[in-house]
Amino acid sequence: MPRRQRARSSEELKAEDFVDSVLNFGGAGGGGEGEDEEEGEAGGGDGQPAATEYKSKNLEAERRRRGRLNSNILALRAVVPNITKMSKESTLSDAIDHIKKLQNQVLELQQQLADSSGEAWEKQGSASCSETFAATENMPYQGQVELVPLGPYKYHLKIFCKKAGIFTKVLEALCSYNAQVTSLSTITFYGYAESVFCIEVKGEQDVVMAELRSLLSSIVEVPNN
Amino acid sequence: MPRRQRARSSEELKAEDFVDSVLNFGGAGGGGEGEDEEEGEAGGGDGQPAATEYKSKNLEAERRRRGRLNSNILALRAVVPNITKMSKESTLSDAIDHIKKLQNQVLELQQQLADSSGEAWEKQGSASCSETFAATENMPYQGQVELVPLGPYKYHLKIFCKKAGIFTKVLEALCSYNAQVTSLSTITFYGYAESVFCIEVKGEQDVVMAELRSLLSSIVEVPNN
DNA sequence: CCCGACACGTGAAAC
DNA sequence: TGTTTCACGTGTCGG
Repeated sequence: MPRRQRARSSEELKAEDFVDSVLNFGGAGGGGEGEDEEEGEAGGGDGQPAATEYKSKNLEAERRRRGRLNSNILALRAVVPNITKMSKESTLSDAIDHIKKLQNQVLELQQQLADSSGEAWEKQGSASCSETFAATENMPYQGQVELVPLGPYKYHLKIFCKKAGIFTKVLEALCSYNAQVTSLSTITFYGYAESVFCIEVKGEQDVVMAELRSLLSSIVEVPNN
Repeated sequence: MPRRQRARSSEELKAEDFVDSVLNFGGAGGGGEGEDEEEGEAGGGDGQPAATEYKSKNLEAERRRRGRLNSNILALRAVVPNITKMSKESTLSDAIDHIKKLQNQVLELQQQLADSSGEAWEKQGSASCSETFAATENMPYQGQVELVPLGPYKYHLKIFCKKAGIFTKVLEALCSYNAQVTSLSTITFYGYAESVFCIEVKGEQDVVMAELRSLLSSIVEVPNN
């Protein structure tokens, strides 16, 4: 339960003058001054003799300042999503944590965006090996296999055909070569299917490129339509 | 923000007793400056008649609390890059601004990333309806659902999450709405999964948008990690 | 001179 | 009962 306001249920009304001075701040206290404060100067007179209504000039200003600060803390609490405790300290702490998280998140997002925007895998491959089947036939797209070396034992494989049934066969072929699929992208659209694999295959690059490409070509080559 | 938020009923303040205790508070000058107080207490039996060491139960506790709060404000000022003024209030204000800016930046980056991941299909839709879960958490991507109306009963649906296990649930949800999937694109990458559907759902567009989005949100929202 | 900012101790309320 | 948190008024310092 948030601390709403001080409910003055007690019957002790000592500083009505304060209230009055606050209500009509500015010192033009024309209102009825309660003139309470009959506490009798516990200090024994050595203190301020006229301490009864010696209101400091900053009273209202300080009150405003406090209000601004509190309002700011409230606003800060508003923008922070996860508030552990309705407290000033926890609010500040959570705000700090949130700012740090947000900064890290921004950094990560920028990094990922750069990676995604770069799509550096195309430029990474030193050589590209692609092959198109039946490119001369009347059908616009019959089958397509693209194999791109990315690095040590890493390849990018793109399969494009008109039927998704070859997907299992492609997987089996990759399995027969002990290929590890680290990433997979599949797109189907009105009967066309395109799959892009990131695979890791141990073995000589030239041999793998030739054999795997041949095998996949034979798979995609089969008439599916 | 209104300066005075409420009309306090009354205030009581016993200034007489604490003012003297303030005057001769016992050393431990933490924040105070030079503050030489020659109250003559060196003579031992001072003339302070009223409770020279007026017992304050939580004097040190309050002091520590202030210290913690101040330290927190200091830390908050540390993480905020641009500080306009060396003041508590401005510190909080700048922190709020910074948080808002960071949140907007995160949102923008996520949007850019989504755009980068997707293609121009987003621009096809007349209206876009997207939603991000736990955008304020530290994990860069928690769950994302985007539903874009493409035409009569046609929508583009993008699901992004960290685990592919929700795929079946999404399919079931779509089936429960008699959605016809005309196109599907799925991408997995190191635990992240993104699926883009072209679906056809009969029904009022607004209702479908709201309900389906809510349902998919509830599916993607579940913690998978 | 005053005004803004801050720390201080304290009473009271909330936990 | 205890502790912690809060708002309050005031003194003081610096511009």
